Amino acid sequence: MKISAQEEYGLRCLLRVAKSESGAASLPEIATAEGLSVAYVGKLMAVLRHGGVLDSVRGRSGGYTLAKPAEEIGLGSILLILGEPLFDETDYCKKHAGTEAPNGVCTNRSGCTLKSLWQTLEHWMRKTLDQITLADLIQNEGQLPELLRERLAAAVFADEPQLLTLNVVR
Amino acid sequence: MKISAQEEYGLRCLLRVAKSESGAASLPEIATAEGLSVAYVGKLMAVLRHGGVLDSVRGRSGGYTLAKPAEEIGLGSILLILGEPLFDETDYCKKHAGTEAPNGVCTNRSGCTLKSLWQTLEHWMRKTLDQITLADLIQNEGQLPELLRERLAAAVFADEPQLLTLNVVR
DNA sequence: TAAAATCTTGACAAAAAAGTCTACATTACT
DNA sequence: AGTAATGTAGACTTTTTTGTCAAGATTTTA
Repeated sequence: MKISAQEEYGLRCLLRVAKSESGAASLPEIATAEGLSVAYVGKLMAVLRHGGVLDSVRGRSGGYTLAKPAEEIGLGSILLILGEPLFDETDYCKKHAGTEAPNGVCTNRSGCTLKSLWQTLEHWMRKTLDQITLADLIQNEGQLPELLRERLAAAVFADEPQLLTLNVVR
Repeated sequence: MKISAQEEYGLRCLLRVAKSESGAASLPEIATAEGLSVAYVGKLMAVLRHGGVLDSVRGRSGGYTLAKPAEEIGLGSILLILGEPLFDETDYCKKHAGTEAPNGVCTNRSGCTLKSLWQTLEHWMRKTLDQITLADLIQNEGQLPELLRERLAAAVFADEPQLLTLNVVR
């Protein structure tokens, strides 16, 4: 459940591009700033570009720019480009069926317990992360914990506000 | 940010032990039920035993039992035994310092932005997960999404209830 | 005591992730 | 046109994670 190297460094490099004021950010520029090799940053940028969050320009004064305004790039979607979600519907049941599910239908009790656990956890986390944008990361550096908490609260109560009164009663 | 094999399978095997009604659960028993090799389950159980959530008995009618009642074993702590947290204070700044922190003090702006992001995310997630026990996983199988959401809401509002009114106003 | 069933441990093998290297394509500047 | 600075792509190497194997220790049962 830890954050992969690609997620950590990819996000950092993307932040560098977002912060870059003088036009496009170049590979050597980003690599130096983050203390990574140029080759590795090149690989990370390729992932982000294919994911659609970055545009690139080749040639002498080339480099990378954001494909959309920083205000429109949510953290959740960035992390999905760079790595895998907590729970991946597509191959979960195939990989973890166990012997209680011989008929193809997922009858594995403990398996499906965990499936719905991961699924729910993934849902709240992604929802919360997507409400924090690259712009937030740059502007609200100091208040990030408070911001995250606020967005988390908003996400939890967004769907069914009646939970609110339920919570007040306690 | 995905769940590691050790976390997934370790938790499953632990659930098997918790569900086992006829005394201790044996390696072959668990391995068969989960569709894993006996050797691999043996390794996973060793991790859980060293982590203090399992007791083992050797010999002919041996096997594994929970070291504590299932009601007292929180998911967050189990997952910390089986894998790494989202954010690990100890080596984070050392690994990700970049070139803006040459003096040892962490002056890396984007680095520390992410640090507080991961730290906060880890905080809520762990807090929420620790309020769900092995017993919950067994008893409340069907209502797990609702349960998780409820516990998440409780965790978010536990420290500072004034956020509640703030949210009502919206 | 012997045999069978179990857990324990550390070395090993296989697979996946992280990171590097090389050759090349594109653009700007002179 | 030539050169230097940039991004691109795929093969490769290294490291970490996953999973297996083999030898041994413990307990029960006959």
